[in-house]
Amino acid sequence: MAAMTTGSTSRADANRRRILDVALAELLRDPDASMDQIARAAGVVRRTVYGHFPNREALIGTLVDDAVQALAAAHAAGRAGVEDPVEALARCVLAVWPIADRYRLLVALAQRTVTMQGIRERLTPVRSSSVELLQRGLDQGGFRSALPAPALAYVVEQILFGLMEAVNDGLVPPGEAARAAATTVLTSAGVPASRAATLVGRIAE
Amino acid sequence: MAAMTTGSTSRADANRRRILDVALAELLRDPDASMDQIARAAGVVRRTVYGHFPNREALIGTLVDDAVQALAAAHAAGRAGVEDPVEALARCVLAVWPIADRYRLLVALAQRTVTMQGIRERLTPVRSSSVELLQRGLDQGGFRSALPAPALAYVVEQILFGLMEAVNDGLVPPGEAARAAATTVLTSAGVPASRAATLVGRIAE
DNA sequence: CGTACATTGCACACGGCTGTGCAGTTGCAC
DNA sequence: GTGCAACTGCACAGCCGTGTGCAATGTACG
Repeated sequence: MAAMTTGSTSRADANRRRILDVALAELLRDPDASMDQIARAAGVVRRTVYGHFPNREALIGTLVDDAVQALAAAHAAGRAGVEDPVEALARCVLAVWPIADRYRLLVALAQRTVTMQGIRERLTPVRSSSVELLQRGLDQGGFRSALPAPALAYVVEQILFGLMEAVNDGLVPPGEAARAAATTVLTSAGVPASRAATLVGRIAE
Repeated sequence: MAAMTTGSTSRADANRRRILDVALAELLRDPDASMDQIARAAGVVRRTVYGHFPNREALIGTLVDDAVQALAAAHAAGRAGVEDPVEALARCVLAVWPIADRYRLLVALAQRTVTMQGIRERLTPVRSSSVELLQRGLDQGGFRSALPAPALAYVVEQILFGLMEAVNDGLVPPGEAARAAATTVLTSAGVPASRAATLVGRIAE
């Protein structure tokens, strides 16, 4: 064991990657999954995991950093160069959807692990960006809601979680999920259902 | 200790009630709260809790049964004698909102505790009632959505969670929360925002 | 006051998870 | 094939949570 730090051996890299992938899936199922569960699911012994990550927190930390980065990138890409808040929100949802599992992991972990309250603050840039988008839409009349923009942002977030669960349970075909999510989010923000459907249909080529 | 089962002593009853109330709040904060956390929060020693409930599962089971009963009652009361699906959904949300914390507890526990998968099945009557309501609304045109009724039910559920969190974080005044929740739910089900607002305003006295 | 019961404050055994150490084995690479 | 790094298997200590037993203390009620 000892020195696994050289970082050019193919086997070690592949294992590390696989451990991270499996850990994401496993922690998604159960945010309190033990190191042993993760290790076995990755086809590896617990001791090996400790060869790649000094402790549980480090493993989760890596996962969190990757997720935050991927999420922020997708969200920013969705907004890029779009001035209309309605279309921007639709594009954001479509862009974020493919990596939504990572978002879900972040929130699940942020609720459980006390040490990880840093997640929320690392996530605030993305969230305040959403709030700003919603606020602009409310101001210029594209959106309509009984809620202030920050509360509406919570609702939008939860809608995505609800749809992830629906897809998980086979209630929505995975292929349609992204478009349905975008349409539903727009609708809940007060965009007329027909307009939301045509707009999303147009964007998603 | 031994016989605390006679059940007519005022002190014992008061303690039992307090333990249940505190346990609800504590498990809401952390679904994995230990017996010691619950006991101390109730101003009691751990050993005393085991005098009222044989084990952790029994305590949670009592909480679950009460919550299911309260929730089903509120939901049924909201639908009672209302034939229009849109108005019925609005009334359901308004009726369920005051006891929403119990609903939240159920779902939080159902996700964590493996032994408690019975929660989901004990909850299905309420859920299928919601689905039926949404389906009728979609059929007769009161609702409009990109989603099938079962998936829309998930979304409605999650919207309520999102708003509970928003209230918790001070983003929505508690007094307005119920009306805002009902309005938002109707909106996300495709009811035009203006119609949703006036309908909810009319129902809430 | 005295009785009956609730509550407390220890004690313990048991099990699970974490993080670490060390000897042995496997597999990739040169 | 030889060697080095990664992987394995086991053993260990420590911590935390559960559930139980028992003696002592508190408290209501006749």
